[in-house]
Amino acid sequence: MTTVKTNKTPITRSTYRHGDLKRALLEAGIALARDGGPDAIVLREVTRRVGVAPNAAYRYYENRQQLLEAVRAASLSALAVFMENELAKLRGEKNSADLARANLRAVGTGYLRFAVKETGLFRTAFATSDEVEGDADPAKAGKSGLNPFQLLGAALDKLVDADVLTADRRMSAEYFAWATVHGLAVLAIDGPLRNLNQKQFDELGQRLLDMVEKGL
Amino acid sequence: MTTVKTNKTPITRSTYRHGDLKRALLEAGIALARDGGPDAIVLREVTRRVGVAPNAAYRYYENRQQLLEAVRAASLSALAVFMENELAKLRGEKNSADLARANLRAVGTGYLRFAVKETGLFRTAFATSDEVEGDADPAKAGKSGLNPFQLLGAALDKLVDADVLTADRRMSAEYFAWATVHGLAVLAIDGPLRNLNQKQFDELGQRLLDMVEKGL
DNA sequence: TGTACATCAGTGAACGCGCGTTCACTGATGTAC
DNA sequence: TGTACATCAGTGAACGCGCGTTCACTGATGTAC
Repeated sequence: MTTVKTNKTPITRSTYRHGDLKRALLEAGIALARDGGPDAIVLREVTRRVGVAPNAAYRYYENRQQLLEAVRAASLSALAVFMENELAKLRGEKNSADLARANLRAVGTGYLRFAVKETGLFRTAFATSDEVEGDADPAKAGKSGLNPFQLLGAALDKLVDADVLTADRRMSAEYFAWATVHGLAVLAIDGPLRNLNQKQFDELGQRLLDMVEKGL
Repeated sequence: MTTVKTNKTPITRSTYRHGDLKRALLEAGIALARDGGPDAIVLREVTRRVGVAPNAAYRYYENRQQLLEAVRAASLSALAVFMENELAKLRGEKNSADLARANLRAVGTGYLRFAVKETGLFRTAFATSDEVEGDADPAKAGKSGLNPFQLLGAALDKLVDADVLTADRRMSAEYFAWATVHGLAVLAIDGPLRNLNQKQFDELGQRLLDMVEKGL
């Protein structure tokens, strides 16, 4: 969107070499995904936006799938950043139990915010079913170096440290918390909750997070 | 799948007229959706399976989209039936509060079962974002005449009648319960929970339903 | 400082694919007489 | 009971589309001498 002209008049280069085509292709892919989700990442459209021949992409990505994976990694990273931003807001000096709880809540809030504000990227991030749990790929991580799943894990670890969560419940807590928040996100995007306004959505989100806290 | 041959040798008719082409097209569409989700509903493949020219479908459906809607309605109906099946199992003579709780749990269990056993139809049911809340279309309903959302609503109404749920919490309870269960379903289908076995999944599902019960 | 040349980033043209959809049609069927 | 005929279910051929991908290439660039 940012540096991109219309379809009719693609970007014109003054130089024969592009300079940073790989990054430009990735960014065009991200822009497309942002607007239309994973299916909108169309090789020919990506190259069109960058102002390059369709087959030029093949010097940097083996095929469409590989570009899609790169965009997906970027989407996960963006999600991690949303979470980190919420975490960064926590600066009140609370006791460790409250802080740990606030941590988990921040992670969940970041997740929901991302789903609503970056719907296309959210859908892209969960388009393919790749293991992200133990994935150390920095392309999927935020500024902290942790990916979204790891950020959730870290928040839960803090709950255990603060004796809010027992160790034996810790195991399934990951999926437990995730499922709850993910469901709200998905229903809000294109399910029966799509007509909720921001305020209603936030309220419902916070109540759900309350429930998770108690449910753990 | 049932009455369908391979791609190479499509069904041959003895009669010129098919007899019940509209239904046959719908059923082929359902079979495709069952295996591959909404995107697998391809007009040409549907007609191929039925053994009819590609354009023959246009006598019964205006276009591909309309056939897809029909398959989606059938998917919702199938989901309703899964829920009803779980409800039908409830035959213990309990007090009204316990019964109401069991009702809600049955609806949730049916939802999860459907998502796991009929993944393609589940994805089709939620592919387009059509209001189903107040939809009286019988094609989307189960044997009871209620669609999935209405079955959930009825279960919640019973909780209110049995004084388990207060009237003011009733309003958002619908989305609350739905979001939770939907999240688990989606993550189990193609998210990080896709490797869970049936037993683990059931356990997690029941714990989530516990949480919903308490959370309400 | 100037020239020859190897490198390799991006090109141009073409491919086969399967799709949804439209057109004018054919010919089996059931009905009216 | 038999024939003429209107109906309309299904046909056959074709369309334009945009896609991902492959091929042999060109020509700007930076480097070695």
